Amino acid sequence: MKLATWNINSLTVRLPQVLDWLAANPVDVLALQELKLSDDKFPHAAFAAAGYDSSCFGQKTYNGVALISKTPARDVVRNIPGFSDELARVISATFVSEAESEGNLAPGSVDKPSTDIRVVGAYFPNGQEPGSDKFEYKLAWLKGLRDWLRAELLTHPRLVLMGDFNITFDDADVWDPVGMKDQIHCTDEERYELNALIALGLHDAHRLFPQPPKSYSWWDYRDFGFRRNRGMRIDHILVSNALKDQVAACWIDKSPRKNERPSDHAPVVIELN
DNA sequence: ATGACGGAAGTTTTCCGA
Repeated sequence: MKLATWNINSLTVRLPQVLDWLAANPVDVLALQELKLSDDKFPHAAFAAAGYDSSCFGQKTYNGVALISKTPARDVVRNIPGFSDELARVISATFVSEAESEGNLAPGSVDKPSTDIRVVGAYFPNGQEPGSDKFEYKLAWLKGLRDWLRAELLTHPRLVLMGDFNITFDDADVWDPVGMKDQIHCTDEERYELNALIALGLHDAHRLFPQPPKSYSWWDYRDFGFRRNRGMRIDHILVSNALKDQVAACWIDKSPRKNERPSDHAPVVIELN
């Protein structure tokens, strides 16, 4: 089973790239962020034609998230229950393996434990600048996410949290850690919250494996950021304790950057046994 | 200190992202 996350910075602009990528990378679940379109404009038909179910939580102009999947999404939840938010940032659903979905396996039977996976796709707030109102909103949102996920992990022990976190773990995730020190995505407050998520019993899939040095998932459009590999690793896939040993691989796929008008983010992918 | 680039809204200029 493969899962992926990708901030596509406007689905209107990049739907063809997403479909191309899915054709070459037939993942079981793809979480998308920054759709920048409303639900009524979501291209369900295009995904269905490619063989994918799609659940969306759209918003005009900014934000908007979706889950694209081979098997139908079950128990879809939008945003963070218990945290009031005007912005469309989170979509969650449960997915079963294709074999179970086709009725070849009974879900959760005694002979074969359930392979259901709860997926949380999230577009974390940017935060703009430390000390700003948007930064305070980011911290409050992170706390809301953490309080909700703590309970979610009890009811859904097999859980994956993936998306655009807009936070780096440490200097290794930043092309210029000196210049970015205490800047947005790199502050102690943001990293405290990221580590508090980890402390719930989640694991950064990227760091479960040896990775190329200077592995980033986002590059500034300006000043030839990608060409110079001036980027940050801010898109993450976190897996729960129950799934950790099943993660066979995790990689960042820079191939969509070859497109004429690429997103400023690259997809992150994991393979689960 | 600022802008670079890209998308959206919408109308020539601004906001926002990261």
